[in-house]
Amino acid sequence: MSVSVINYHRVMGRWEPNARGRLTQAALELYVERGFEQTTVAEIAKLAGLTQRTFFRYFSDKREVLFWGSAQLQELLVRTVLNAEESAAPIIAVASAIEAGAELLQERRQGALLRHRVISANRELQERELIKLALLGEAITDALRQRGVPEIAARLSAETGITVFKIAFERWIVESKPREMKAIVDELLNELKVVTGEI
Amino acid sequence: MSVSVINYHRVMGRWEPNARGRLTQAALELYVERGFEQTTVAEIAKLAGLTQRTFFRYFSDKREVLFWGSAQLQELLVRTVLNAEESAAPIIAVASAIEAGAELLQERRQGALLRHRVISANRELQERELIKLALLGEAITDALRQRGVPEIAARLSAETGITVFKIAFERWIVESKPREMKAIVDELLNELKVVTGEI
DNA sequence: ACCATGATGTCAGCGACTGACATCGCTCCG
DNA sequence: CGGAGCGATGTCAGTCGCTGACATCATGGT
Repeated sequence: MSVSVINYHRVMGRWEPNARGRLTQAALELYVERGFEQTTVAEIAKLAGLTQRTFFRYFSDKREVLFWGSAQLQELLVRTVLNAEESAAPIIAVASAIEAGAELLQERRQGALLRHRVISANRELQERELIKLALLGEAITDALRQRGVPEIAARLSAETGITVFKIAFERWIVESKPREMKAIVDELLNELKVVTGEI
Repeated sequence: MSVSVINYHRVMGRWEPNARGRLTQAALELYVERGFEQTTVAEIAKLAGLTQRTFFRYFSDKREVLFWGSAQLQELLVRTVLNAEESAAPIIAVASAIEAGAELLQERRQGALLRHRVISANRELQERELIKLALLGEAITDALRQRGVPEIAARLSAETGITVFKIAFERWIVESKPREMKAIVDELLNELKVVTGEI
């Protein structure tokens, strides 16, 4: 039984700072310890020194607390696509974005691991993860369109990129002695070229 | 205001046949008329001449009633992959499966259209759709492995195929004068080859 | 000191979902 | 033919996610 990093509920007044951060950390702790389903929102809020009602003011639902970072990831990928060399083919722009995302996750391996463990133990959370990835795909499609890429190519490049990102992440998490995630991405891209070459 | 095709609740005894079918039809009707969120499970059950409790005996949750057919689709795609020519490259086996799936949907355009309209109006339903597609991808990956395809190629081929299937379906639904869905699939596969050729 | 404002708390309520137990109709066995 | 067994359905009570309405508390400016 791990000792809680936070223990605010005894000492905190109503206006302690960083309510969102406390809620996030409390939720992650409880989800890891007991699992997502076995944790109630009231418990999370109590551990963070707040009430259930306040939890729902910060997060639209019980799952969303685990996905707050995805906006940042999306912002990074979109920016990287937009900043790619003008001459770069769509799939190349997307590849560079994926690699940038891989680096971001690499810096937070510990958190990413915990988060992934929680998510992969629960179906509802997997659903949420998938829709976040789908939204990421739409955002990248938009970015490619802004680069003048035609609709179909944009959509296919973006969605294919998301697929590679997802598979790379899973393999990276699972590897006992982890390579750089970028290496995995490159391996997958090469294999993708081979596979689709058969069409 | 459309007239309900079903109106069992006045006349039906406890053991009328096809409870699952009645629930499915009642749910689709109400979801179309009022939207998913504005429909309660109790209302669905009542329209089908049953109780809420019975609804949850047939469907694990309120969303699942719209996804009962996905098992059949999955069965078809997996079978098609397994039956593909032994010499066919993985992506080719997957392509033939997608085209078989396209034909299946084609036969049910009306229902598919209704269903898609309901799903695209609601985020929770989109989440469920995405996880069903992900499971479909896993099933196809398995089928490819059984054909002796190495892990990475199997996964990439399957997931890429799912992407193509998803995009093809969306375009097919949206087109005012619909082509054969197979034609759309072929167009996307060609474009995919071009796009990934740049890697 | 006072007041506007934003963050938080309190309370009541709906609806999804579940477990436990009762009831109904059918089938089959004696 | 009657009752036992059984599967499908109903009933009831309860938990939890989530929301709207309103009260309350600190803080900054006047």
